[in-house]
Amino acid sequence: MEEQPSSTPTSRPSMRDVAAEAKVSVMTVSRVLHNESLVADATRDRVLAAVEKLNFRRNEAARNLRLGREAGLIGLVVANIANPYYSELTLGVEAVMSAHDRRLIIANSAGSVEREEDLVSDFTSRRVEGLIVTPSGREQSFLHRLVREKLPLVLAGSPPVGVDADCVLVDDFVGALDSTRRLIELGSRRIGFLGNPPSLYTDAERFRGYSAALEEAGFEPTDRHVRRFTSDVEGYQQAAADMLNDPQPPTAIFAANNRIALGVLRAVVAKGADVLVACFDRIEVADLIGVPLIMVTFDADLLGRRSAELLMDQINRPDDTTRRRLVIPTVLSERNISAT
Amino acid sequence: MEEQPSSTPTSRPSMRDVAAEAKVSVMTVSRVLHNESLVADATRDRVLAAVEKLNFRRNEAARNLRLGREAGLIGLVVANIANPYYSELTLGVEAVMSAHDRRLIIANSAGSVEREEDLVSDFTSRRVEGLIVTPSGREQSFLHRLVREKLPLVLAGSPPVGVDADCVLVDDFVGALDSTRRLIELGSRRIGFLGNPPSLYTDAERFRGYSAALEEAGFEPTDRHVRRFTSDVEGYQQAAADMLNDPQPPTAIFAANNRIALGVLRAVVAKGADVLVACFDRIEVADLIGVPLIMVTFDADLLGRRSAELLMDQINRPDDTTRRRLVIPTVLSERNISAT
DNA sequence: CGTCTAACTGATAACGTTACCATAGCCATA
DNA sequence: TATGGCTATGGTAACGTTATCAGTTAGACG
Repeated sequence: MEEQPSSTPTSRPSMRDVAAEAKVSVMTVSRVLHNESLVADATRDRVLAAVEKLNFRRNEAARNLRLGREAGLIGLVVANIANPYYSELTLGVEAVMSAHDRRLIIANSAGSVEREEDLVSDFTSRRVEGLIVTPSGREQSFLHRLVREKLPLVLAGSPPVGVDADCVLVDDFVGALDSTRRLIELGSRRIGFLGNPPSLYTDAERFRGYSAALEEAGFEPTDRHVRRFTSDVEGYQQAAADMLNDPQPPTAIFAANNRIALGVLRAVVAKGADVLVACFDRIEVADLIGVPLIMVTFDADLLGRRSAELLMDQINRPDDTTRRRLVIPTVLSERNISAT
Repeated sequence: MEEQPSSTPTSRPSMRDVAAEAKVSVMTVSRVLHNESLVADATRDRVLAAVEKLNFRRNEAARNLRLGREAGLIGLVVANIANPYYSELTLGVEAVMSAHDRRLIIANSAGSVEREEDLVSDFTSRRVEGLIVTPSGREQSFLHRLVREKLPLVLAGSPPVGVDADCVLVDDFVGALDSTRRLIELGSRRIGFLGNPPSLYTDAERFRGYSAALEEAGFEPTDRHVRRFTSDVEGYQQAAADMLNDPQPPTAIFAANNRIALGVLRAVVAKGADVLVACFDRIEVADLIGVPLIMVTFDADLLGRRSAELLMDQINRPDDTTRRRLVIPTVLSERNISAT
C-alpha cells in the first residue's frame, strides 16, 4: 500500500513533507539537496530516505523565484516545425541550449504574424531567458519593446526590420548568384526564375543574386520567364510547364526553394524537356531523377547553432549592446551534369 | 531618457513597482489585471498607465506557484527532431496543446536511453503537467515512478514495456502485410527484406507483417534475402546491390523505412534492375524516379494529435486509470506501376 | 443625525524554496 | 574554568503573486 503525502493527496510533496518525514527542518533538507557538507551523515541518510520514500522532486519554479533568476527556458518561435528547414534549425538550437543546460519552449506561428506576436507575449510572461524567432512578416517592430527591456533576442533567417536585434542569415544572394553563374557557364542563355513574392527577404535576395548573374553576363533583363507568386507544388508545376511551352522556352530554370523545384522537376520530366534546373534547398533523391540539377544548400542545423550561440552570448554579456549579424554560407552541388 | 524601475535595474518590474508607480496597493494592481469590477475607473486607469509605462508583465511562475497549479507546460521528448517523422509528430502535438493553451518544452534524446531518462527527470522538476515520449529503448521501466505519481504520460510510436501507460501506435503490421500482399499480387515470388534489427518494436512488427504475407501465400520462408541491421543509406544500398547480384535475385524488395528505401532505390537504379520496391514512409519525388514503388505511409501529424489528446484526457480526468492504446492506420500508394 | 449597506481599497498570509543569521552543543586551549 | 572556534541545525524573511478578510469611505434611509 502506498502512503499518500501528508498535504494534498494529488499535489506533489514539498520540502516540508520531506522535513516532517525525516524529523528535521526544511533548511536541513535544502542543505542535503545541495550536497552541502555541513550535515551529519545520519541526518543526511534520514533525509535521503524520506526523499526516496515520498518521491520528492524539488520545485524548480519556486527555486528560481526565490533565487531571482530566470527558469532556464529559451523560447523558440518557428513558422512550421514540420518543414525540414525549421526542424533542422530546431535541432541545432536544441543542441547548443542543452549544452548550456537550458530547455526549449517551442511554438508554431504557422506563418501568421499575429500569432507570432501572441506567442512572443506568452513567452515573455513565462520569463524566458531569451528568444529566437524565425520571422514570418516583413517587419518586426512588435519586438522592439523586448529589446528595450533588454530581453536577449535573435532573429534566424531574416534580418531585423523595425527592431535592433542580432540575426543569423543564409547567404541567399551569393547562393543564387553562384548557381546562376554556373547555369550560364554551362551554356544557358535564357534562364527562367520561379519564386515567391519579393516581399519576403529571402526570396528578394535570391532574385537579386539571379539578376546580378544575368547582368554581369551582359544578358538583357527579361521578365518573360520570371514568375514570382505564392502557390503550391501543382501551381509551380503549371507555371514551369507554361514556360516550357513558350515559343522561346528557357534552357534553364532557377527554382527559389525545394517546393518550387519539385514543381519544376515534375514539369520537366513530364515534357521530357532538355532543361537545366537550379534550386535552393536539398532534393533528397536528386541523383535518381534524370534531370541535370544544381542545388544550393546550406546547413540549417548550423544556422540554429549560431543563433543559439549568439543568444547565449547576449545572456552572458547583458551590457554589450553591439549588434551582430552572421551569415551562413551556401554550398553548390551538381547532379546528372556531364563534366565540362 | 528611459526611467529604470525602482528595484534592480536588470530585472523586470513586479507588481510592487506598478503599485508604487500608481500609488495603490499590489492587491489593486492584481484586481485590475484580473478585470475585476470592484475597482474605481480612475484607479484602474492609473494602474493601467503604470503597467504600460513600466512595461509590466505578470510573472506566470509566481502566479502558478501561488495558485498551486502547474505551469501549463507539456514535456515532449523525441529521438531526433530533424527527422520528418518526429517533426510532423511535434507539429500535431503543438497544435492540440496550443488549442488547450499549453506550451511545449521539447528536447532531443538523440536515441540515447540514458539521455531520455535525464530529460524526463528534468521535465519532472520543472513540473510539467504531462509528458509525451517517443521511446528509444526496448523498455521504459524508468517511467514507472512517474506513472505511480500519477503524472500523465503517453508513449508515441512504441507500446509501453515495463510501464503501464497510454500509447499511440502506427499499424506497422498491417502496413507491411498489405504492401507485401500487393507485391505478391503483382507477381513477385522472391521478395527481399531490408530492415533494422528486430529489437525495435516498429521493425519487428514490419517484419512480422512481411512474413505473414509470405506465409499466407504459401511461400517457403527463406532467409536468403532478408537482412536486418543498423546502417546508413550507403550500407543499405550495398546490401540491396548484393541481393540484386545474387544468382537468384529477388523480384521485389521490401524496405522497412525511407532511409533504407533510398539505398534500395539507388541500387536498383544503378543496376537498372527490373525490381518492384515497397517501403515504409513517404518518398517525396517517388513519381520522378522510374522505379515501380509501393509506399506505406501514415499521418505522423495525426499520431501527434492523438497522443496530445490522450494526454489532455488524462490531465482532465486524473482519476480514470483505464489505459488506452490507439492505432493510426497506414495508407498504401503506388507509383510507376502499370494498371493491373 | 445616526446607522446601515455598498463600493472600494488595503493588510496579511501563503505557495516552495533558499540566503542569512542565530544558537546549541562540543572540544581544545590558555 | 572561562574563552574561542568549530560543527550541526533551526528560525526568519523574501522572491511575485493571489485568496481572504478587514477596514474606510460615501451615500441612503429611517
